[in-house]
Amino acid sequence: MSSDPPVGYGHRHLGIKLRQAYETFIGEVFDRLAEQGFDDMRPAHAQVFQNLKEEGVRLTELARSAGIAPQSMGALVDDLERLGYVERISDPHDRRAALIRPTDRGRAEVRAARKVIAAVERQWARTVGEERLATLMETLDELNGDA
Amino acid sequence: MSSDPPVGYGHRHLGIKLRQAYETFIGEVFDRLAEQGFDDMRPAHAQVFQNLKEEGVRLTELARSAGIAPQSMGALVDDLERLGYVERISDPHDRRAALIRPTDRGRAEVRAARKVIAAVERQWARTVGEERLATLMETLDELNGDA
DNA sequence: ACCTGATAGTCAGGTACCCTGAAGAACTAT
DNA sequence: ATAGTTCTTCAGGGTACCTGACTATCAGGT
Repeated sequence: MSSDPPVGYGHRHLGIKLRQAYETFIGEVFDRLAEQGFDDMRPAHAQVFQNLKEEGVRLTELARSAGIAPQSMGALVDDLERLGYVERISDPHDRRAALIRPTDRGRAEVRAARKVIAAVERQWARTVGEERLATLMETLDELNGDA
Repeated sequence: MSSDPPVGYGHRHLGIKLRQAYETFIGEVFDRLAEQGFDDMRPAHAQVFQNLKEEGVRLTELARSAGIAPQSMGALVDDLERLGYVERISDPHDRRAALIRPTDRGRAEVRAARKVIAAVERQWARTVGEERLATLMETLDELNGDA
């Protein structure tokens, strides 16, 4: 009377495990940031801050660093500018270009995000052990070619 | 003369590492499947097969298993039906419901996918060592609460 | 038999996050 | 000057999800 076995791929493979862990991590980070008042940023916006510099960075440079099209980065910067996290100033050396710079609020978000990320990493270290988490990150670096 | 440091989050955190590894894995799997003639399926469609059974499964049940809305699962099944991977038969016990079943092509895709996933996992095991990959998967299970 | 409430699935519309193509303006090199 | 390249934006498209509203059917109680 047992039903047929799943036709499916059977076991939960590495891809699924990686994706689930990623979504849990990001979810936790953005939940905590939202609690601290940064509830208007979405994960994609983090890509803007990832390579932002105090002195200002061009849109095309941000796009190249993040590995997305300049048009996509432009939309993210539009959002963050509207939300008051970054500002555009025109590049004095190139009138085609604008430099993207963080505002005070942007700098505050980055400080908060750094703390939150570190806190979630510490929480995970408590869950699986500090050594295992370190090994996890090293292994991922190797697989990602960032060794 | 050094430029200002990045305002950004600084180091590449665990979330980024997990996402990169996930995308590399899925990319590799779907590249190989495409080489074997399964070039018309996208990653999202795999969610349909994940919990499919030979005897047929209801749309709502597939959606619940995959953790997505029934409407979203419906669209994925529409695609796979049009592409000849699954068929809908009406449930003899409930005229509201249809049962989703794999076709021969669907079963062939699942067999191919299982082999491809195993092959990519073996390739990654060679890269970082069998033990480290096993540890990686165990650690991810623990973090995901699948321990 | 009737009504009520729950369930299965679909239709319509919307959001997030990416893409390509095309175009205007400004820079660079000949 | 002209030609080619670069910076950015506009317009449009695709994937992968969502919620709300609707129809048809089922299951239970009166």
